[in-house]
Amino acid sequence: MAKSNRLADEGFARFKTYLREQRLKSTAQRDAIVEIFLKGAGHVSVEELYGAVRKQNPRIGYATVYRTMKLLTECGLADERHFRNGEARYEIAEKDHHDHLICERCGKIVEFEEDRIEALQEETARRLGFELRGHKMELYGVCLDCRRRGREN
Amino acid sequence: MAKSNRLADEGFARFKTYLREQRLKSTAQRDAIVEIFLKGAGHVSVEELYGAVRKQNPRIGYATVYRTMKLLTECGLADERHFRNGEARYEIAEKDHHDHLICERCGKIVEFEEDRIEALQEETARRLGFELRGHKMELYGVCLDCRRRGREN
DNA sequence: GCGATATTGAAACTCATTTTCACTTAGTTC
DNA sequence: GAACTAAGTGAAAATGAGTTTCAATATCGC
Ligand SMILES: [Mn+2]
Ligand SMILES: [Mn+2]
Ligand SMILES: [Zn+2]
Ligand SMILES: [Zn+2]
Repeated sequence: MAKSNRLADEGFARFKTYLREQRLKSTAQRDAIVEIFLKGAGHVSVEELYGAVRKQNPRIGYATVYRTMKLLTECGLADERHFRNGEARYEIAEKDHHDHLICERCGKIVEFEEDRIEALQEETARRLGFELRGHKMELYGVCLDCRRRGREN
Repeated sequence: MAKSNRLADEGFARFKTYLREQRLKSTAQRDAIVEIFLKGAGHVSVEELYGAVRKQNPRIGYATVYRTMKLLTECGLADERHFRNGEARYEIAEKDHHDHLICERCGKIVEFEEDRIEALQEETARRLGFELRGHKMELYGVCLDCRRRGREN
């Protein structure tokens, strides 16, 4: 009986609507996965999601989690990201566009928006004759906590 | 009997030196792969490299190409990149740092340097308490040729 | 040349993700 | 509410990039 929050509820409703529109079926599995995803902290991997979902319903299969996250991505509720490690990570697609700063030591992910960079990316693409459609920008470094921790050792 | 160029020759010599230093062996396979890589156009995949190498020596195995590219990367002669499609692509690591602008239609890859963006990335990381170690930035769009071609159709 | 050590190619294996398929369900129709 | 049917499910097999294993082969220092 997780406490419900407005964003998760809205997302859930949107998902249900999407299913109806596409004549797809509402199932207990999909509900469980989507609910857990929407209430979670973001940047979650399929494996993590699978682990969480299994606690509620241990019979759900890996393939269903993959299929459901694909659905969520298609309907615009989730964004799929790929950082430096192969597996996909998903976040709720509510927010404005943002990029990521990732700690190479502890894996912490910090989000940021920097309009001046976005503007320069536009300018750069135009200068080279391109019509810009999207970009991928990840900054990698060491966070304050990890630098402190390093010093103490 | 490919025409030799200075950069490729220098790279080749550096590779040979590296092998000697590490007490690794010089083999015909390594020579063939490295030579073809160094003379190539850059942003090459293992598959493409393998195809080219096979024309010279059809008995070379995939694993050897992978192993050799790993060696080249370790010794600082090649840079491994990962664009939007899974497989690794390699380029000669001679040049200054640069980022990439990629056409979503034809796959063309254009390199660019933009110090103003680099500076803002530094600034952003610092503002968030990080010591910046690296970044990944790729711009995706449609190139001039493809836009023209699109109009004609 | 000898011998220790590294390298090779083929095939087996990983890891994340997708596909297949027999079976079970949800949503509709009477 | 039973019957129908298209969609969904889980398990297992398949995929694709890349790595590892291993027996056979080649290189390098003497
Ligand atoms: Mn994010
Ligand atoms: Mn490049
Ligand atoms: Zn950290
Ligand atoms: Zn193009």
